[in-house]
Amino acid sequence: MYKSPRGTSDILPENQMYWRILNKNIEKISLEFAYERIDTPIIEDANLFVRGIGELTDIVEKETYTFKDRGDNLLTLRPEGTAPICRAYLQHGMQNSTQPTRLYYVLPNFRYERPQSGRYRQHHQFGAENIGESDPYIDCEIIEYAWRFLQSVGLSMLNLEINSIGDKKCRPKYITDLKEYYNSQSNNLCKDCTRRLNNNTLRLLDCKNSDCQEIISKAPNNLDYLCNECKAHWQLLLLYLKDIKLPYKINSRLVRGFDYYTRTVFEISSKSNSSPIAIAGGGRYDGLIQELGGPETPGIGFGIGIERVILELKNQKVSIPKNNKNKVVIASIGVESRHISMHISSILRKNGITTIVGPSSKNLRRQLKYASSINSTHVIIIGDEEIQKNTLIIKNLTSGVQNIIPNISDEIIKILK
RNA sequence: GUGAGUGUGGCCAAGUAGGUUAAGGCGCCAGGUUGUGGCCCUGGAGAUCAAGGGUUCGAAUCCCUUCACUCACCCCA
Repeated sequence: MYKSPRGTSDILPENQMYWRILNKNIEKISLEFAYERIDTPIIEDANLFVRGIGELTDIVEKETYTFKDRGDNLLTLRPEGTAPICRAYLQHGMQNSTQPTRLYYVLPNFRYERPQSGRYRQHHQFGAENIGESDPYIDCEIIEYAWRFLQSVGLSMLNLEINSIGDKKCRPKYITDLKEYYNSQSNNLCKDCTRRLNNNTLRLLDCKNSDCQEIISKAPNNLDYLCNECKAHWQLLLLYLKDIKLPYKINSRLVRGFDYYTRTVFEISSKSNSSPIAIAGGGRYDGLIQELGGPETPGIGFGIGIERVILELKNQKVSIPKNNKNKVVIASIGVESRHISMHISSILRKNGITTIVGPSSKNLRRQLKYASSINSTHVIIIGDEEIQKNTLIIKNLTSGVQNIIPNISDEIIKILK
């Protein structure tokens, strides 16, 4: 039997309510923040991600789905949202419209990894990008935007961590010093850190190995290395966050996996014990547009993992409001009544009433059984007696009460609307 | 890529010092007389016990191989 490929899954009807409520709130909050929706293709030129994310990052090195199409073009299934948005920004000359540009998206991403809880080969992200403004009030806005969305769907116990990793002027010096420090500690490092030392130095600070914790605690702090501009940006951001009373935690060890990040980086996770994984992450990328061939342009954005939000909603047992609209089954007895059923069902649906014509193969009892097993609220019964008198029976399955009413559309609609 | 755990009908599962019809529950289908549901009763369909190979008179149960799923690491949403 065929199965969905590893790390992918079907979104079954019983889970669709989560997606519905998320989409609804994405639209609502995005409107409040005045961001406009954009959709980009699932495939992009493979090079976009090599240039954007960084050649030596794990994502590009071993997690992309890359293939040649029949025209020999090297394409990659989108592994993240920011680079494609920046590509679209440049392609459509958005720098020529009023700045900054505010865009949001809800799109699937693909990464070839081993699946586990909250990690899939196909996952969806709600993300937003603000391109063209370097002032930290936008950093604050982007963080608030992500935070507000997570709150709007009903999540609590959220935890915001922020950091500044400097820019291309001040970061290199920090990395050099950090490397130097770690080299002096090289015989006490775990094997992962030994590897990180050369190919992902900033990640050293994120090691969970208990033996490495003391080394980390004594490591140079990147916030001490910020140049004047970066420091001013950072401190102003903190003030803005205070203005809006958004609780944050400074984590000078917070780093991110993409090369394009500069200055502000942040993550939002849940304090609920079971899943410490990040639900949202993002940061500033002041060099990315230029890296992709555009003018020097600042930008900042976030990505929120839809599947992780849903996982956390279930985890926190957030109840999703149910659809409590009426749902009607029309039970017919005999051939002629079926024709009347078809007629009525069509009218009811045109009036916005959820209507199902009961299975004809079943007797009345079975049709009633059927109606209650699919949680319908009402049953309309039409048999010979009703046809003769031009009436029908309408039964409320919740109360069990039934009435005989004339077979007039307006009468039926009045009861069911 | 590395490590650990798990794989019995659509779902949850009993059964493992090998013994021959593989429990049970949910769900599904059908009945419980002629036109009334949710409860109850009865019956039915549905499993080559993840797959392949081996040991044995005999294997869901023992051995080997493969695959899948789950969790964790790396990394990330």
